[in-house]
This record gives sequence, C-alpha cells and structure tokens, in this order.
Amino acid sequence: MRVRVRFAPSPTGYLHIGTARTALFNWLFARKEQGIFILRIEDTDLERSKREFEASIIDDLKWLGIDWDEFYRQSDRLNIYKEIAERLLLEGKAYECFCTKEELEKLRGKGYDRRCLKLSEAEKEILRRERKPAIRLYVPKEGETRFSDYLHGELCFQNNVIEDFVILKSDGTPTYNFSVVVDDIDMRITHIIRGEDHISNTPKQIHIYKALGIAPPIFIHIPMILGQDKAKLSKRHGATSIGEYRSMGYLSEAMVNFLALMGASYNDKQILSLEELINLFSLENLSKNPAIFDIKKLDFLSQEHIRRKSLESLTQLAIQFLKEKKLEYWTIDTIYLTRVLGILQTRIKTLKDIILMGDYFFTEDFSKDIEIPIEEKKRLSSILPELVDILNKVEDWNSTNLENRIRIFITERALDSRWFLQSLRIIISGKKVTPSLFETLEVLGKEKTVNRIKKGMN
RNA sequence: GGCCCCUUCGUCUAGUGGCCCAGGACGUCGGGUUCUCAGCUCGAAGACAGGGGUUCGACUCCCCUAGGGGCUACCA
Repeated sequence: MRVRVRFAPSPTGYLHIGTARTALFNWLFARKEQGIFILRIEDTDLERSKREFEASIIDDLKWLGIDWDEFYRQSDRLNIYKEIAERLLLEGKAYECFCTKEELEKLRGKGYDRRCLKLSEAEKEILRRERKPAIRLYVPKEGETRFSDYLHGELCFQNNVIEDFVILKSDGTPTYNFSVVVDDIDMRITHIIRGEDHISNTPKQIHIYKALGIAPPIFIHIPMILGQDKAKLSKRHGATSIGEYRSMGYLSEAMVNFLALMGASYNDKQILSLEELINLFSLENLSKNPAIFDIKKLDFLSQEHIRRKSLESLTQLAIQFLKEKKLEYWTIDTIYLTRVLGILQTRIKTLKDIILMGDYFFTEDFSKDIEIPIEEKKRLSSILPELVDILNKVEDWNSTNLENRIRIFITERALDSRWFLQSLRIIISGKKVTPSLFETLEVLGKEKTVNRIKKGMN
C-alpha cells in the first residue's frame, strides 16, 4: 500500500518550530517512501483561523523546501463532517446535547454526566426550538481502549476517563478530534506522524474510528520541542516561528537540517542536505525524548551551510535578504557585493551578519564598536600621511601588493606591526574584527581606503 | 487532582545483555597557525536520575521513587 501522510496545521498563528518539524518528518517520510504528502488546513475554528496565517504557513513551508501532492481545507468540507455526524446520530452512536455554556462550566473537570442522553423525544423537540444542539459521541464507560504507537508501543487508556465528547458543535462545525478522523479516513492516510501532545487525543479518535467501523492507521507520536527551561517551546522563549528565523538571516538549509536533527539521528552525520535527509530518514531513527531547542547548534549549522554555498548563490541569497531589509543600495553593484561576500563567507553565521560585519563596505556611516585612544591618535597622525602617499602610489591594488608595501613601511619606521595593523583596521572599518586587513583593503578599493585613512588622521 | 508520555555529557544524540571504566556533533576550556576574527589543526574536561530486583554479566529487561513534560474545552 502506498504511503499517504498529511501535515495538518491550523491557521491560527505563524508556522511554529515544532509544527514545522512535524511537517518535515511527514514530508521526509513521504519522499523516502515515494508516498503522498498532503497539506490539510484545519480551519474549523472560525474565530481564530485567518487566511493571512494560512498564506504565511504556506510561504514558510515553501521556503523550507517542503512541497505537497494534495491540498485540502477543512472549511471546504464542513458538510461532510455534518453528514457523518448525523449518520452517527441516526445509528445511535451519538446523541444531541442541549447544555449551555454555563451548565457545562459547572461540570468542568468531572466529565460530562450524560444528562442530555436521558432526554425524551418530546423534551428534545421543545429544546430544539430555542437552541441548536451539539452532537456528542457515546463512549462506553467500561473497558479500555488500546492502540499501538510506533515509538511508544502499546498504549492503554481506561474508557471511564474519556467523556462523551462533542464531535459536532452547535454551530454545525466539527471539533478537532472528529474532523481529523473523518479526513484521515477519507484521505486514506496510512501513517499519522504528529506531536506527542496528541497522544491523549488518540483514544478519543479511536472511538470515532470504531463508531465508523474503520481500522485506524499507524500512529507515530514524535516528542515535543522544548525551551531552555524544558517547558513546551512558546512565545516567552523568544523567537518560535520559522519566519522569525528567516528574517534573522538563517538559511533554509540550516533550518531544515536543524529541525531534522532534533529528535532523530542520521548515522552520526550532522551537516545534511534535504536530499541526504530523505535518503537517511527512517522512522526507526526517531527518538522518543523531547528535544531542547539549542540555538548554538542552529548557528553552527547555518555557518556550515553558508560555507558550502557557491559564491554566486550566496550572493543571490544576500541580495534577496538585503532587499527585504530595505538595503537595496547595497546590492546595486553585484560584482562588488560578491567580492565582499568572498571574504566574509567563512565568517558569517547568518545573512544578517553581512549587515553587522560588513557595513563599512557600503556606507561611510558604518557602526563603530571601538575608537582609537587619543594618545595613539596623535602618534598615528604623524605616521599616516606618509602611508597615504605610499598607498596612492600603489598601481596594482591587490592584497599581496598592499601587504608588501605596508609591511615594508612598518619595518622602515620600526613600528609595532600588531598595533599598527589593528589601528588601520579600526580606522577603515570601525571594527576590531574584520577579514584579513589586506584583503579588506583590496575589496574596499584605493579611494575609500585613502579617504578613510585621511579622515582617521584628524 | 486524574490520566498519559519521557529520563545517556550543558545541548542534540549513538548504544536494543558482554564490542562501553559509554561513541559522535554543538558548546566550553587549553595549545598551534596568525594583522584581529573565522577557518584549519592538536588536545582536555564532561553523562548512563536514584533505589531495588532478574542475570554469570546490565546504559540496555522488570518494579518502585524522584524529576520533567503533555492532556484533562462546543481550541486545534
């Protein structure tokens, strides 16, 4: 049987790290098994669902490189759920509930007491006139519900802890547990890979499968992603959406690699492309321990993936990123940008680092993280004019020539080379850290170099 | 509270009864290369939650305790 999996986000927010990882695992499994990957938007919560979020989730999935073979939106399928719920009602497997919010509130935590099950047909008829009923599934109080999970083995729940839960709300829309099962059956899903927080929903869903007379698929509940404090990763831990990391300049390759590494292993390999991940992915390599989000690892992976990019494609990524950051004037001279990236490539962790570490290539108004002390400035003022003359005479402006000339200059004047080179670095960049000074000067060009040194003399 | 899941270095993980006085990667710390950094390179510290069993032998199997997490809605 052909593998059919689905990723079913609800469009009530941006694509979350944990959700994205669930999508990725489903996708990797589908691609590895040459199966079908379905994207299903679970927008039955009319209050909280927004088209804007749906668009953003789709955008982020595309950015990650995740594509889908079939697409569904639950709001397009409302009549199906309604029809099936009504069938269950007719078959006596479900019943109408007329309870108000207030009545239910009093029952909180105790489980529904089936008061509406005892209603006579006449009573129901009267109630129907004043309000729409919800539909509850009849769940036996005796016995237990078992199902097996690929990662966790046999799981068993006592039926008396499962109340007669609502499957169709009074407004005619399905609840999550119901629409999921109806769709998973309808879409012939073979494997459900989802977060561990759904384990306790599963017995409820099993009861729906039973009521519908269908055998459930294989469940694979993957562990959650936690914050540093080991609580479920949430807003208070900082950035939690894929979009935020994208905007911080992380490469999608790095993000995918990072997500894949959390909760799974691939022959001890760390740096992996999408293709390699597909090849190495296996349900057997999934872990059942929750993973703590560690941005240090993401940084490392991002740096590695940047290093592996060709200069051309890195430039393209940078152009796109800089434009998004409203710095399009940095991208006008593509050749120059490429040369800058050539010396920055091994030093940046994210695309944003280009801005942080390379602003002096593009603007005279660059950030200064260090100033030269007054005392040293005086000393430099007496040395620099001569250097300017020398630099002005350099015909072939490349790092080798520059290094030769400047080193000769240092020797002749008996300068402390560390001190002098570092001073030059600060004068031309405002930074205490840059690529090799001579390469930096080469890329920066004669004009800017000389001007900045002149400026630095004052 | 009830039900359920999880427990190997700080972090992600390898390990499915002897190959493990526990391997890899990130991070950390030291050394080397060097104009600073990145890189490269050499090296170091660092874990089987605790307690009982089972077994000739437990990181691996069972039980208990502790800790962490999740669910407990006419949200998904």
